[in-house]
Amino acid sequence: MQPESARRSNRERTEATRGDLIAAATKLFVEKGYGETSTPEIVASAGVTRGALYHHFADKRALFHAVVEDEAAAVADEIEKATPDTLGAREALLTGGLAFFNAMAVSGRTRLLLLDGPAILGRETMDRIDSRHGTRTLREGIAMAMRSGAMKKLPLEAVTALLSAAFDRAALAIEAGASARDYLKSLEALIDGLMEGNGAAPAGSAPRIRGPLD
Amino acid sequence: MQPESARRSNRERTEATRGDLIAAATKLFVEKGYGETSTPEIVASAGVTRGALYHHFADKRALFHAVVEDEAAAVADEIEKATPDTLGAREALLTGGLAFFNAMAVSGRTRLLLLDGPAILGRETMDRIDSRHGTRTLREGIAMAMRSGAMKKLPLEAVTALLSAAFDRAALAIEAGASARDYLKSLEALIDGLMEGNGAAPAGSAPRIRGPLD
DNA sequence: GAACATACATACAGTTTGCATGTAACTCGA
DNA sequence: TCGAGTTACATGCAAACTGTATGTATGTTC
Repeated sequence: MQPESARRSNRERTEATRGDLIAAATKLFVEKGYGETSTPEIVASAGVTRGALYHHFADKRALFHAVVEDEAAAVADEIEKATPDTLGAREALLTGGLAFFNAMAVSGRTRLLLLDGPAILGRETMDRIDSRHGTRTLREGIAMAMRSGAMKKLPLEAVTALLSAAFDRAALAIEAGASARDYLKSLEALIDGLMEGNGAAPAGSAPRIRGPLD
Repeated sequence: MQPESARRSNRERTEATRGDLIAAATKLFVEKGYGETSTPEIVASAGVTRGALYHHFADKRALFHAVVEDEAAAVADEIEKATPDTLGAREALLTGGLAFFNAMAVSGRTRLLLLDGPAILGRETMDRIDSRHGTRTLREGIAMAMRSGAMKKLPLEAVTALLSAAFDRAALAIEAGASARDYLKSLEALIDGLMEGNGAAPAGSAPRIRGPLD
């Protein structure tokens, strides 16, 4: 009989090591932030050496990039799972927003994705990552709403970015202790304002979205 | 006769050194970002030694904090100067927004105030800084609009934060090369949507704001 | 003008990053 | 199946950086 660790194909080794590295890095980046996390710490937590890290990733930033990519995908997944296709544009936006808050409530994710991410990787890189994941659904929803005439016709990229930014800031504020209800209500108003023919709808007249925050 | 450099009161020395340090740091932080700027570089550019830096500031972050504070104040000043008191709420918001974009167009300011700032100092600290400067005017404008009945009544802090975030993201996008007109138009729509009784106003019916972007 | 505080400069210790070098394990064609 | 070549690491090293401790000159105060 051979020890478990021996006799592994290169593919398996790479996959396992990369996975360990990313998992350890994710935990530490989320807990302490990018700047306060050192590569010796990461590799110690992953049970490998810095040689392995620099073999698989060009530098610390590349590892961070991989972590952000994964977390962004995870958040997008959670949102998609929580947002049934049967909803109208407005409801999809709000339900998705709530799912976004829940996904971001995993402690430290806001720091990773909304603070360190843009600072370390740059806004453009973050936009590219987001547009493959989280923002994609958002943009599609907005596009659909505009085509169907439910929403005012505006520059798609700009509106998507602006709403995305608003949701991001809300997530940050909520984690910092602000009233989730206040932010939800304001986001609702922001979105309603973009809807065609919303007139002066009384604040309470819009169908409420039910969620864990109620 | 004595050389210019001698015979200076402590107050003068401190003021001069702190000023040189902040000026040099501002230039470098704006050009290369916080992480890529080293303290040896800063002090070399300021013509002092690291001893002076660590005498006046607790650490690199404290210096960064001072720089951010100053730049935020400068931006707020430019906005205030460009926004006459005679404007109505909606126009004040849009004119101020345009002034904000112009102030942020100073290359690298977006990085300093919108990327590195939140990452290094945290959102809460940035919020405190902003609320003393840039956001203050914004919040007051919104509050006035709400009180006068021009704008829907919503949680003030939340709406302020959300709109502020939207403006921030727009500044970032514009610097990255996006169409300023698209973002302006979308922001206009976002704001109009918050106004009471805006109904289904045709896209072009709102008074245009004239600015350097036209 | 002596005691004290302030404003620095210099020296040092501990970390951290990225790379270069060494070695064991895997892959693959003959 | 076996050796050449590649991949996956571990280890060692050099440079840079941060923060602090220590030393010194210059103002300040009584």
